[in-house]
Amino acid sequence: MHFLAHKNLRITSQRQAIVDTVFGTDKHFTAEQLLEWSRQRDKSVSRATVYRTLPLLTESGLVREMDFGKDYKFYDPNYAEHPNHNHIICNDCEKIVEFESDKIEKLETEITRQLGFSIKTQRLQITGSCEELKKLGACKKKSGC
Amino acid sequence: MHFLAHKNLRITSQRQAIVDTVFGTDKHFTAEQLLEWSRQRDKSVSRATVYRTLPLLTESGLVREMDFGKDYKFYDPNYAEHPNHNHIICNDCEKIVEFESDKIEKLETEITRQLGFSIKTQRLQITGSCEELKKLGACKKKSGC
DNA sequence: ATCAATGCAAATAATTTGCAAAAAG
DNA sequence: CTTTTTGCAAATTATTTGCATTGAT
Repeated sequence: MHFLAHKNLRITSQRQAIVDTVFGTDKHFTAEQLLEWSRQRDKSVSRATVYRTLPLLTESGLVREMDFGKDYKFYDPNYAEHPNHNHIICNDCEKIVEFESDKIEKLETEITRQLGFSIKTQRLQITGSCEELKKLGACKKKSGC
Repeated sequence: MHFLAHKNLRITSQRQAIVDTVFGTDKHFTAEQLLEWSRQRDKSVSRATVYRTLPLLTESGLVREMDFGKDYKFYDPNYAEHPNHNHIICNDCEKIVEFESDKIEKLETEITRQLGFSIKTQRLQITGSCEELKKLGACKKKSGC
């Protein structure tokens, strides 16, 4: 069943274009990028609708909102399949690498329980230098994701 | 030596009030709270000076900027002594508990190296339910920090 | 005296919102 | 037809910035 129908929401062409865009990429994206990409599918998508649709996706757990300290947010379409994955971000080129670790997960769960909490979500972000930055002192390309 | 002098910056009364405030608390705070508290020491502190001083403190590693997904940032004055500590935040009352884990740190370093990076900073945030929320289904007090 | 630092108020920029028009069901 | 959703443009809000003045050295 369509996740919009599941929430008793109408399947409009704009929402469909946005959802298709999200499911059609494995890159992290910003609201602005999502607008641009969605408009390639449907010119009528507006910025407001993108901003109104994004919370629907995050509430449903299909997309994860992420904050890397920039003044805009990033969204991770790879969340539903890997809800506990972590991120390493290069300080210079901003390349993002994902990884998962059962060992870290277990430690998190254990420590959280010891402190009287039960765990709902976790986010681990590591920043550092990618190989290029380490070797050359700077990265050539400023990649997004 | 005063950390401001170390950066060849002038020690003004406003900066002094802000720095004293930061070193006088162990609570997480927002820019707005820092303004309010600093003004209790020196009425002449302005919002602009708070916003201009905060980066000086974070650059020096005395304070850590944190993002808990709100639309304003939090700052952690407890950073210099515990640069790798992590946070658990209650989903309801927003109570924040800090913890450290050598084991997690080691795993992070190892995995990061395997991926070709060298680690600079890490931040681990866990959200979940505190004991009160688990038992009562809701927390009485909405605490900040 | 010199130049950095201040407060104020205006600017910025991502995100949100009110509303009349358009589209889904 | 009724109700939701849309685009637009205006509003919001944390943070930043220009500038004339003040204060540290």
